[in-house]
Amino acid sequence: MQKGKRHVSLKDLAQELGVSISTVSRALNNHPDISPDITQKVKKLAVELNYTPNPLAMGLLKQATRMIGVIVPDLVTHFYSSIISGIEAIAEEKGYYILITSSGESLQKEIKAVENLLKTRVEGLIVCLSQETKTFEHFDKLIQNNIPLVFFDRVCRTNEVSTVVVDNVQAAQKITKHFYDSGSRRIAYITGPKYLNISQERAMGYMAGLKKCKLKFYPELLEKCNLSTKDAMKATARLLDLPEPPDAIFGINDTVVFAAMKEIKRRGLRIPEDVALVGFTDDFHSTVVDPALTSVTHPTFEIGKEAARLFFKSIENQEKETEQIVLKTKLVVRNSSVKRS
Amino acid sequence: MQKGKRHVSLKDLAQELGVSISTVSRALNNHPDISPDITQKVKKLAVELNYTPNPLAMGLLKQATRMIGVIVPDLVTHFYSSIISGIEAIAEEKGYYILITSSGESLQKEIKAVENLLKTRVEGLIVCLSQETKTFEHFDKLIQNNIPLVFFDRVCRTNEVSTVVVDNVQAAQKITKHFYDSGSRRIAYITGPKYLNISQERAMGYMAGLKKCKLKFYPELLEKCNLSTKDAMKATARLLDLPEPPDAIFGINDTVVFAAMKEIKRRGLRIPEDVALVGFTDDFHSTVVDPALTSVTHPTFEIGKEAARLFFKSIENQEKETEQIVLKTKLVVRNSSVKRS
DNA sequence: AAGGTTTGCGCAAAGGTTTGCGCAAAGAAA
DNA sequence: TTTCTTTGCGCAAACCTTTGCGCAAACCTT
Repeated sequence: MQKGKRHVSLKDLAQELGVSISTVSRALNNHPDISPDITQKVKKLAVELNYTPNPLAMGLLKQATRMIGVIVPDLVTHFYSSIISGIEAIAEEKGYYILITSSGESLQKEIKAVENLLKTRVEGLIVCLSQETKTFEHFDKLIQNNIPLVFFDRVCRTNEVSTVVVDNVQAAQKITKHFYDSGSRRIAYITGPKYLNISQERAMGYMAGLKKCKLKFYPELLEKCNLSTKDAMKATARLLDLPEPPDAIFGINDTVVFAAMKEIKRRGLRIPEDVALVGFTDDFHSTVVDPALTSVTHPTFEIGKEAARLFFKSIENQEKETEQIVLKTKLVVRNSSVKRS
Repeated sequence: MQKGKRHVSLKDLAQELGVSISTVSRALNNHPDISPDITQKVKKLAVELNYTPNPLAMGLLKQATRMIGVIVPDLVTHFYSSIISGIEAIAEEKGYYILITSSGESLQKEIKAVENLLKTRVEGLIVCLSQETKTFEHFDKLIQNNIPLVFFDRVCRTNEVSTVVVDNVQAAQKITKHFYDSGSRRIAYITGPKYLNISQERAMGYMAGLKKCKLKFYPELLEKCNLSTKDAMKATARLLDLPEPPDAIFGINDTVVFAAMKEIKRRGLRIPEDVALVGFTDDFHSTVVDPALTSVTHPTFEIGKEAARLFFKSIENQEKETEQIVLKTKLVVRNSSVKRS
């Protein structure tokens, strides 16, 4: 072994033991052709010299890098970072590494991210679409070449690609019914970009919930925004400026709901007495605000874990079989939604 | 090119053009030995066939993987995820990829993370220590082998390793003085594990601030907790149970401050009239709570960027020179700290 | 025309690991 | 003793890219 060399190679072990490189390799891999005596000596020396195989060499030969590319709309939102935690947990169990890239909610950046990650020879991708993503050709290369691909939360091509989502229809329906049961009668929903699966499904759940409670659907109570705090505050303002403003609002994600909360408070309105509020928000952030937010929580860690499991299923199972996993959300009632009767 | 092969190689280009592999390589790298005619043909075909060089082969040959290992105490805290964003931004500019691992605030997991990342042949590490980390031998291999290593926020070995931190002394001193100027007289500080540099430095700043305001230091007003919500609530309870409770509290990080806020509210005390509050918290989370939190914000994105810049400096500059970057924090006064006079 | 220089390529080695195949030695069977 | 089978290794090729060196052809100079 050369002085100053950072890593021990098979060659170093072979030279020290006076055997060939292939013998060392076979011994470390418990090959039956190698005697127990040589095997034991090789393994002992490998431990002493702290040998670790070079993944670059193995990846080059076997065309398998043990790396997964993960693309999320942004890195700083708790929702995504806790999903990544779940992905990482399963990847680590399988001896894989994840390469994380953020699309910054931009289609162009997402396209670039896909390209760059393929360049690194990741074995596949786990992706949540950006809010701008309406076209999906950038995933064609993966689909055509049978490169493992899994979408989570915001998904597309569900007939060709495995996905993990929550039951958005049911969640929005539950919220709407909870509002009704808690005394609200003019229920508004602030949705996101209309081509996102989650926007559509939550709108469907909202309307199903209205129907179930025998409430009429008013189009002006279904507002849209682009998932930024600023735009969400504007959407809330439009709702509160209506001749007959809503007495309950739920929003598509936590950024939107916190923005709505700010606008409601800014106007001196009381939550929930004047306007009840529910959000899709994690437990920590729901309890940090005042009043504590009634929220629908995603099992984010589970989403990440299931996405990773689907990924490994795709690797271990060369068939083009796809699977759609739908996880349940949970409505946790706190202080923001129940009006005093 | 073989059917079903996912990536085009130099060999494929060479065969199609009837030249050698080395000619293709040289043409793509604008080598003067290759004629402009051949160079143009090679480049054109490379674009047509979407050739991308195999980073595994290059990494194997040049012993440079273009990958940086990043270890953070956890992935879901906004502080870390936004620092990672800054690291990623600079890495991307340099054509590098980051491999992120979380230590889960555990020394054992941190040790494992260092090992695992070195196994992948990352070119170096950018690390924030876990709260359990009191011993640093697991970084010796990097230091001895001149493998690039940068610490941020929670740091150690500052004579041997480059670091990026904020001016913790000055920040805590500023908070203490701000409390005094805003009407508070019994100022408490909830610190973290005492061997962390940030715990020590913020305690020093707290005491320097007391001295500056001619306030006496009371040991019972310097509480300690272990950075979990539960423990922080207990620490707050101990402070509020004192015969003479504090009329102002600041905490080591946002988890601690949010927990303190919860405990204060739980007791029906008013913020800031009964107990003023200041935290080390980002802008978004400070404005989401009620009352909006006076906070010291870290320039997290900048921390990430500077850490990455130090990393690349270490790569480009083989000297064992280290550098300590100290960034300024900013005290943003909102509604949680100023008592009515 | 002969000798020297420049140009423009191809061969082969290097990095590290895995694995098919061949070979020699040892052991077993006829 | 001879032949067959098994054991336990080493050689070399494969994966992909880069780069030193050599060689042949073309061009320039004497």
